[in-house]
Amino acid sequence: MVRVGLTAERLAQAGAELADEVGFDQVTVSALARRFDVKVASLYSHVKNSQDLKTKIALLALEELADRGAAALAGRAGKDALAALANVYRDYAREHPGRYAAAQLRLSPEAAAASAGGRHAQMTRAILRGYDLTEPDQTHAVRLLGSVFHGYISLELGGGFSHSAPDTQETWSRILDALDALLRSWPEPAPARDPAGARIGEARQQV
Amino acid sequence: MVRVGLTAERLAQAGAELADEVGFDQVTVSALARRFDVKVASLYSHVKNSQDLKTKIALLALEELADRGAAALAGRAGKDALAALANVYRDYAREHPGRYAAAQLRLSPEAAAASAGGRHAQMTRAILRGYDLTEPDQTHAVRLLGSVFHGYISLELGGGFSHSAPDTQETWSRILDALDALLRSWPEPAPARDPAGARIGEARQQV
DNA sequence: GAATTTGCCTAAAGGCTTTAGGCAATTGCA
DNA sequence: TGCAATTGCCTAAAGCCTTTAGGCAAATTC
Repeated sequence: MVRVGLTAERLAQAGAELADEVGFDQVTVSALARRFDVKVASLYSHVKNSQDLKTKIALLALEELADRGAAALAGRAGKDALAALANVYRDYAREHPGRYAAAQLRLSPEAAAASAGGRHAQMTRAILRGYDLTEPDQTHAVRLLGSVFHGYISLELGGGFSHSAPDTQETWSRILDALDALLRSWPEPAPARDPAGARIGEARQQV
Repeated sequence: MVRVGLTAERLAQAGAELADEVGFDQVTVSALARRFDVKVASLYSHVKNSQDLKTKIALLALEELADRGAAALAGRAGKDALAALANVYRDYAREHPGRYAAAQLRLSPEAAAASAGGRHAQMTRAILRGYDLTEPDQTHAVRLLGSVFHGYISLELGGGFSHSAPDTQETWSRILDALDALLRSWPEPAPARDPAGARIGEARQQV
């Protein structure tokens, strides 16, 4: 009986590769066992269960992404920094769609705390140092950037933009221009309006 | 043997309810059969397979969402329209998280063509009539709005914003303010810069 | 009321997950 | 170097999900 030398790390790594090849939600303990040419039960000495395996892959992806982000951000500020980080996310998603999907996995609070999630938030905040925002507005801006990056990338990757005319690269750089412009002149809160401002009240009811 | 009266529509409807209760990816042919107190195999006369069931739920959700959007948009323009549509998406996601997740399902080209996807695109374009954008910029803006709505909602729903201070309702309305301001003064494309503009070249290589 | 269609059922095979218990390879230590 | 303890991968088995095939009974049609 030859030992293959399985470890949790090798499983996570191989799981990440598998995810890129067949999609994150096709990653299965069975498929991974086949890839190592080993019986399924053998993996259960290294991962608790399927969820645990997926979590390990997610943590790996978040870590890789944070490393790339940090490298890209070094020595840049303002719009350069903004574009650099944004491109890190987008490029990573294109090179490693499975890993990128893994990075979106909803983590348990404990896993989240141990993840590179905090580094990601820090990097976005670092970008905002190049713009002149008050503290609460900074948080709003962090959330906006996260939303745009994540939303755009997942729509683009999912083929949501495929059909129409201007290519997505063009849209992407125009969106970065737009975000830069927006952050340079971040608007005041709009005054509540009456006739149609009812919407605001409606939305609040549901919180 | 009492007949329950299964139809594809009832299955989709019940599947949508199940999705809201247990999460879209916990929706399974077996679970749905249990819910109707019927044997699993019976469902296979009405849906081709598990994927088909999920597609039907997705189509239903897209349809519902489009109906709500159309209703909300009626008689509104400019920022009112923007906020109305945005709130439709967000409110729907909160009321019906499973259906909302279903609506993000990647559809086959045929299913996509038969879906309410087109109506959604039309609604976003309709909003932009209240702003002064050239044709290609309109497409960029449609994509931006889609990205922000989808990205924000999925992050908020996934708990990505939970920890920090300003509540998410506040951020949401500030983001709507920001988008409105941005659309009112949509920026020119930034001129390509040299030293750090290398990014643009790098990104283009990968297309 | 008989014939046809339709709807739900039983049966069965195949796949993934997870646990329990076992033997052999490796490692650690005299 | 040789023995003991540990560790790694295996077999076995149970449970759940998917999907197909074929059958009987209820509903529909004429």
